[in-house]
Amino acid sequence: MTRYPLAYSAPAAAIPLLLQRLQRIVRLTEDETALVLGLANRRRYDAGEDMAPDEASRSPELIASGWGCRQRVLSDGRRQIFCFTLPGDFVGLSPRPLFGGLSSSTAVTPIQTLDATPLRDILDNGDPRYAGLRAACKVLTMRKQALLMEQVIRLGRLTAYERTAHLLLELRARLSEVGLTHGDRFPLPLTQETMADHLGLSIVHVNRTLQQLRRERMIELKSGWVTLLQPELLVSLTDFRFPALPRA
Amino acid sequence: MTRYPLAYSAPAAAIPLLLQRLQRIVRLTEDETALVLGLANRRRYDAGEDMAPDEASRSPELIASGWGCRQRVLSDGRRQIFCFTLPGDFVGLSPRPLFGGLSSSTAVTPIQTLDATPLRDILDNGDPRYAGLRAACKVLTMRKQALLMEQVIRLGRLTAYERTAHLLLELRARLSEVGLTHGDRFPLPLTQETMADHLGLSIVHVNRTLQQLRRERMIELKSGWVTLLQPELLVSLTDFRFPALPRA
DNA sequence: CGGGCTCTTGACACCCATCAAAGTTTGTGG
DNA sequence: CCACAAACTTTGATGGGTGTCAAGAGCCCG
Repeated sequence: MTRYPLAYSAPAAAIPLLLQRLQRIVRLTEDETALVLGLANRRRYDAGEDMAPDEASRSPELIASGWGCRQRVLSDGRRQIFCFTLPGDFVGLSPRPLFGGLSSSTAVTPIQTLDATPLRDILDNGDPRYAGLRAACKVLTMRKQALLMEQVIRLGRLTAYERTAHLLLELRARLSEVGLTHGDRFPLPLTQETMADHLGLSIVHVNRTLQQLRRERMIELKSGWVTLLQPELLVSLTDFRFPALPRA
Repeated sequence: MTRYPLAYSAPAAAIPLLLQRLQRIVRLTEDETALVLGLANRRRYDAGEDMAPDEASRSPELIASGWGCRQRVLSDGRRQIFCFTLPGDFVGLSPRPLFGGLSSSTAVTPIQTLDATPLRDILDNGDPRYAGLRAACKVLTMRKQALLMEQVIRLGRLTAYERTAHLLLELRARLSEVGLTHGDRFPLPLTQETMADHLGLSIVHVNRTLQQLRRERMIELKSGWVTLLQPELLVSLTDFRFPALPRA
């Protein structure tokens, strides 16, 4: 088993960071803040473990630490990863039993989750005390869809080089929202195989592409961390447009 | 200007067909049926016309006839089509000003729309009289997201041949829901360039792929109509899984 | 110290893009 | 109704980006 950097294996600091992101979308009341801070631990997942044991009746979860992904495995073994799930993201919050079976969630690194049932209750009943929190959760859900559209852009119209850079830019932006970046440096706990299955490429070609990015001094890559050396250049090269969260 | 078959240029029959689809998701009350039947015409779009003149303040619309698409054009001219918008689909129903500017809607054929403002009102206020209709609209919105995931599968892990077949299967399934198919035959008012921009391929390669599908007696293609000759075979070849609407 | 993963490298093949041009259909105007 | 123009489709030739196969190197962990 690989050892993972502290930055994404320490759940302690996770909740305040999520709160900070929610606060930036909508000013939260004391009640709302208290509710988020009161979310209980739910369970841990090992790297590679499937995250939806009982699809239908499962409770929604909030990632406190670790990375996951949503994916589908085709009948012949080909795998496509739709999106990565980062700390502060929800899993199973929107009622997905409708189109279930079309995708599954898996832990990429060890994951610690919180029980997000209170948040789903807020979404279901229209309790006016939590209107702000409800709105913020809806925004996060819509943003997830916007990110899926970015994924379509990557796969449909970008080259391997552009795809890879585009993904790194997205990860930087998302991790930055929850305070998990250090400037242009952030953890990247993905094997090249995992990246390949997200980017629609082969392992070998991901390897060569990363090497090219390093050779051209676009990135630095070392033991699970990556540094973007010329992020602005990559932004314009890949026509990167990030669906940033709206400010309150 | 291309001439388009009656099947998608005659708005008259559109609303009952949409109703039928909604009824299959949720049993609608008399009030709800009346509201849908009472939707007023909004406007026509010419083929190629942009459908979001005033992004922020625009009212939601329901496609009564014609095909559209949601797309993004990259700064260097590359175009990616996210999804096609068929009769019975909504445009601008979910409040998208948040992440606006990241995609735009365009008419692929001439389009006639209805004003869907009453439906948005239902989504916004929680009027219990329209609970069923509200639920049905939400299901349609979630299905749109599921279809986007199918698009990721196409682009990420299918070959050109599989992609093309996969798209045709999806179109058949969606058109069938609103009664616009005749068995395995349905209108396909897309140029090969449009298909290419959806499938992430070049025009030339779409052409060759369609020819291969014809040569192998998988499809028949003539003047804007396509027939799937061996749909079940294509389903298994492409591992096609359609996010069918749940039955009431 | 030895066994797995993961990363790296090279050789080779193939899918698909690009370029160019001819053929066909569709729409328009005389 | 015919003739022309524009858009779309088709075809061939060629090149490049990416996949596949195979083997070695590095790293982590028991």
